Amino acid sequence: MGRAPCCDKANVKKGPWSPEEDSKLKDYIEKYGIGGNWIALPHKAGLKRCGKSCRLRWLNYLRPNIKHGEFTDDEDRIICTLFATIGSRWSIIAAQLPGRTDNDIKNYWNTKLKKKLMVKTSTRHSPPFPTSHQAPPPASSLCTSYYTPICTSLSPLEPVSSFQPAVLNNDHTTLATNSSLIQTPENLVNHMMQCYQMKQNFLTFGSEPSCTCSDGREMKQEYMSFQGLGAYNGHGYEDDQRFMLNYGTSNGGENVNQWIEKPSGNYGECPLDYNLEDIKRLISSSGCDNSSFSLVDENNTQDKVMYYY
DNA sequence: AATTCTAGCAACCGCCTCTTT
DNA sequence: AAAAGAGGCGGTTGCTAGAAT
Repeated sequence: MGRAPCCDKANVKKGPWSPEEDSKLKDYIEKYGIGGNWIALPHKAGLKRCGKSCRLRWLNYLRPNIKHGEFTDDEDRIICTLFATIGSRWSIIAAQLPGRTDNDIKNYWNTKLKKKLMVKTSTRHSPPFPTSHQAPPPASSLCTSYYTPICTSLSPLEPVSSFQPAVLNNDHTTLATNSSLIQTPENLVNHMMQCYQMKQNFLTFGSEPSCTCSDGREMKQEYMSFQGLGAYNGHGYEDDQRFMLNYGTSNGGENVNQWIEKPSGNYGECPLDYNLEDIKRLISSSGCDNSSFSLVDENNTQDKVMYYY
């Protein structure tokens, strides 16, 4: 036995929206707001539509600041990176692209971007990058807040700020926010550089000074930053590069500033290229196996994602 | 000019999760 | 604690316009 339908299907109009319906819906919402109930809204607004249909029409088309038209290269990159990281979680991806809707991005991916990338990957030769097998550790299950990125365009050598160590852990357990549990800075840097590229852009979801833990406690934010010494030569970092690791707690706890040697390995080619192989695998494997790529904890206790690109 | 094919996109469907009762 | 209702999401469908034959 299925769930009862959300509306009387027989008396509900389906199909494309007319300009009159659009203006009725828009006028109503601008005047009265959504009112916390989409199901009741169409009746109040004088529309013979399902509440869900109204919601979709508003979110995808009528609401202010919707961006239509061509996607930029930057948007492409963000979509690719996030897709390789979290899979087809379009709403999360859309949250990182102001003005774009999940439906838009989904359509764009399915009709254009996916093909574009497949063409691109088919012309590539032996990528020298770490595969995703080495990559993304699960995110912390501590923070229940969902954050938006605080920065989207750091240069390769800019410090990474507001980094939350809790997302860094590599053994599928939560790295506690007590910095004493970060055993050594070297391990941390090694881990990070094995897991991610130290590259142009670093995005974190986390701009708040604190967040609420799953048990309700407020968690003091720890911070961490890297500063590279040396040059990014367009293909990777110069061999003698070092990084400044700075971490500590924002509430007066331990603070560390230390130069760390760059761990061995080749990191830092074009992030889009880096993800292409992963993306290609994702595309060719019917559907998205988030387990290989996700930074979102499997228990779905939060949607907190961290990524480089 | 007519027909067929294809790409793009808006909208729907059904499932899942969260909230309320 | 359980059930019901509502919102949200991702997958899919179907229509339309333009391109190709």
